[in-house]
Amino acid sequence: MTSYRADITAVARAAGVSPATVSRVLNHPGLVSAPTRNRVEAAIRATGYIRNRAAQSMHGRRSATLGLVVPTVDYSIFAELVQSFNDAVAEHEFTLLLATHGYDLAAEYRVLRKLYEHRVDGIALIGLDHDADTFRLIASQDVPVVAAWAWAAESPLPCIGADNAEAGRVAARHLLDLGHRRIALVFPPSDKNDRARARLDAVQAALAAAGCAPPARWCARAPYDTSQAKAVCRDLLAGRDRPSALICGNDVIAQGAIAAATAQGLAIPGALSIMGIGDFPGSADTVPALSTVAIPARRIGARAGRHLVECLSGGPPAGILRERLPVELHRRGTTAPPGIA
Amino acid sequence: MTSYRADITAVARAAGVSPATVSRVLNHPGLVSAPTRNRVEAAIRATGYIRNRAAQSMHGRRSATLGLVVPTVDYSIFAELVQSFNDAVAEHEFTLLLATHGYDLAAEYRVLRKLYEHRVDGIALIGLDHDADTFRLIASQDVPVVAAWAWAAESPLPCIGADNAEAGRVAARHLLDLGHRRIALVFPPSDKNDRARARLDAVQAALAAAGCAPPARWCARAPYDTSQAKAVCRDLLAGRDRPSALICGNDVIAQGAIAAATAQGLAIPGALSIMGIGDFPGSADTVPALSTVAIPARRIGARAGRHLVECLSGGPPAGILRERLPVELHRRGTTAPPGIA
DNA sequence: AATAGCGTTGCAAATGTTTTCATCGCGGTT
DNA sequence: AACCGCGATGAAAACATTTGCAACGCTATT
Repeated sequence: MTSYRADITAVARAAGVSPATVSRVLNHPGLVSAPTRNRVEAAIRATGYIRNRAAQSMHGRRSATLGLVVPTVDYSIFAELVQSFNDAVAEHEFTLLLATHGYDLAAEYRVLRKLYEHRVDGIALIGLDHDADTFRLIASQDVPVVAAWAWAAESPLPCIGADNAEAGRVAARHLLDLGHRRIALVFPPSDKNDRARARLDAVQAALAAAGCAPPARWCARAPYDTSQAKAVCRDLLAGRDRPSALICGNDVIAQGAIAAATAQGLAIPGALSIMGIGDFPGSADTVPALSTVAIPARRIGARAGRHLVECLSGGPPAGILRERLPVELHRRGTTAPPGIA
Repeated sequence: MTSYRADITAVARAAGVSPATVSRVLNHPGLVSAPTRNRVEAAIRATGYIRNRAAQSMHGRRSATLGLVVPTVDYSIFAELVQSFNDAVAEHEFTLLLATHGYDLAAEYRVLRKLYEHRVDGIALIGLDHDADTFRLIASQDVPVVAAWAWAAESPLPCIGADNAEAGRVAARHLLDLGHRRIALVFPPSDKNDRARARLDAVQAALAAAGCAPPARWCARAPYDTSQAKAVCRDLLAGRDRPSALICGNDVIAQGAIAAATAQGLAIPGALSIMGIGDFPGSADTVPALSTVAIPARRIGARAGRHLVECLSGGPPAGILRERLPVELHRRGTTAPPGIA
């Protein structure tokens, strides 16, 4: 009842044993006889003892935390990944140390340092673009790390994710196959976002190969924010020289595009086809349902979590892991052949 | 370059000072003279030293972590709260220890214990319903805590949030004011979710007071999942005896309702009005835009973070804080007077 | 000239736990 | 009867850091 916080020696005193025995009950219960174990467990309950992971981790023991660094948890972009990563590692008694950097790679370095200060046992971060400082820090630390979300054949870090270039190609191909030639692009600033850059480059390459590279005025920039994307798309769709289809950097932008088109009285997909990338939760169930290229966020998160857990249980990090999870085209209600309005 | 991890004594050796001085440079730079400070800082960089928060926190010093316990980070329900909470505390050098329990209050107790094992400096959790064990644990720990999201006049824990009953009343009132009398409800199971329960009870009370308590077949249960909600709503709207309006437990369910109604060819809001609660990101920009009662998630998260930070800087916890943030009706495109189809 | 006071630094104790090593008692072997 | 091995437990060192206390070399005061 007192506000004094019991430590291991208090428990030991209460149970009439040594602190070592209490420690053993907690960590190697097999080493201590049943009667004393019961006595100790009773003492733990009676004193309200809660073990101190900080003191534990001072012995080179695990801190039982894993760091997860994402650009943002806003919107549902990374929500599924965070959740599935968490579920995967929580099973193994790990707790998540979560940090965000808002797409600022210098901030990413700082939060990463903080995670190392807390002696996380492993680290997952998003994507392959990072500061040189960040790479150096990771290399110096000897803590398992995995870059989730994106995949690249020559990634310097172990990576588990989708091939964003392919996602872009699939999106472009879909619209081209439907017969579109007047295709506009709405993507986020991609200088520090390898995922967006890979998608955009691939889309442009595919369109150029098909002989319909979009003019500059059809290459718009919008952040990952539905309302702002809506405003950008309104401008894009305002003129009379209008594209017949839009490829959006992700589903959040695509929702903004749908809103803008509807507000302008453009029928979807009759007068305008819209293509997202990501397949975020809800995208299948909006009206009209969004055509998109699915990035398997849940599988990526779960797989990344599992990978770290494996590394930490002496799993085989033979060579650096690079795992590509497939993207998948979902034809839904926002795409159709052009000009059937 | 070696994989040896420098500790404070290595830095001290490199700088030609004692470990105590290094510690002082890090924690009380004012106490050490400029020349030695520079020498030490150079040594820190040279050795790649990263301080060890675990060892630090053993001295009763802060762990610089705050625990945040949410039901889930899936969907965008709590995403804004997590993000704004994080932003608020990151400014003060705190890192987030995130745990989820999937609306299982026994699991909540377990993750809370884990957070205490890590010696978090403060804890935020969602809502006011918790196991008796959880309340006991919190009371015994002498760590500042705040219940975010929901507000209640007699909350045993400090709370910062919205009055969910009022949110329910506002939603019901809006539809009643529009002239609806045939109103159906789609809510999640509310036995362990005080927010949903408060909303549902208030809605039912308001409808009963207006003489149009919904029959049991119009009180549907759906989890917070658009697809599943869609299925539930399809059944609800299938019969010929159809409500003229729907109140949904939150916006995720409402999106499912919109999808179900559209799939059945019901015009919104002509043939069916739909009301959400929450105002999640994107709700304003779907088509049609969702009428909803906004819960100020960002403000709640930021305020909760700020409150903990204040408690930890000797702020004034004079009496237990109970702060109510206002809900707000957003009339948008999914509600209209009945029967104008 | 002796000393008081001050700023800077080092020493060593303390923090809570794990783990190695040693001890102890006990049943079974030779 | 002496001994060996074994299971269970305790004593103490180790982990990386912080901090109270003491000591040191100065300057300024009496």
